[in-house]
Amino acid sequence: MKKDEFDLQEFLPYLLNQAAEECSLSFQRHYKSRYGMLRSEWRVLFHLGIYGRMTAGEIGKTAKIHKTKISRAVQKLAERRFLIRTRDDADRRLEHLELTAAGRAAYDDLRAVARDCDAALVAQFDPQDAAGLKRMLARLAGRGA
Amino acid sequence: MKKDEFDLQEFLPYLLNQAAEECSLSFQRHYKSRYGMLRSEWRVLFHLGIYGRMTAGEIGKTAKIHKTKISRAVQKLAERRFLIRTRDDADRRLEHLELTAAGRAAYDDLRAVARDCDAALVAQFDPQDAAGLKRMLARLAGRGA
DNA sequence: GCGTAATAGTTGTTTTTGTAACTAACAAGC
DNA sequence: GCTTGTTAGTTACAAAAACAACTATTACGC
Repeated sequence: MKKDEFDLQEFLPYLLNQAAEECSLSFQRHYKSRYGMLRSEWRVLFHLGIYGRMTAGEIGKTAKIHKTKISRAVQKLAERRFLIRTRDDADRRLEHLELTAAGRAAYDDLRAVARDCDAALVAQFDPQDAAGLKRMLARLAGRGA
Repeated sequence: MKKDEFDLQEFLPYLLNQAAEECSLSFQRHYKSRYGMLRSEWRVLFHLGIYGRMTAGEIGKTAKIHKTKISRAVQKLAERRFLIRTRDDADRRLEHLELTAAGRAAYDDLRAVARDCDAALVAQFDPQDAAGLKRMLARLAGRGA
């Protein structure tokens, strides 16, 4: 295998994908095995856990998840009684979503796992480097300068 | 929207995914619109372009792509006459893959695009920071210390 | 008010992916 | 050489994602 011309390992989109995939694994194992959740499901759960009552649209905009994914994630979470949906009286198109006690328990549980995963990943670097990494990633993700 | 308890924006797997998705877009537009390719397809193309003759297994191991994805990517690339497959005489399970002239032309084209995309992304940071970012990503991806 | 456009969310259909089972070829033990 | 195990790659089926079309409701122009 000769090596030539272009270094894939230096191509940022590729690097990001490889790193993202690898780093997702540890957390994925937990939300998958404990709750049978999908990525979009834990994300919705976390948004409601963190921000409280939100509509599907708000979650979609914040998390950049497509509305069909949200719709199906909400459906599943509602079936499992992790959240309740209530129509807005003023604008009856809107549906407010809120975690139930069971939903909050799942969130609390997974939040702790997420903290551990993050800590384990970050521990590979100097605190300063890790902070820089996150800052740069946030910027690449399109948030903040 | 109150903010509380856990900062999703600081959760590395989440950040990585958001950044990866965002950064993939610019390149994706090109390989999708010009060649109708999928992610696994351009990756196989690039591996053959960079390393020359390889087997499906070698590509899979290097790029961490599952063998079924590779199998399908190779099939599509072969249909479009971007690569040719030849059986190994010594071990007839193995199939050597190699780009055709058309395949190399596509690779050359996309390689230039990739360079531009990478340059545009990297330009947001100090060269030193960018180098540090790539080093850390490579490590998170599981390559190198 | 009425017709048109926009928004929130859902549903249906098609692609793409993931998992597991499969074929074919080689390798090793005996 | 014949079973058993392993490896390369494909195929079949199930799960998930992407995309487009849809319903219901609100907003706007006039």
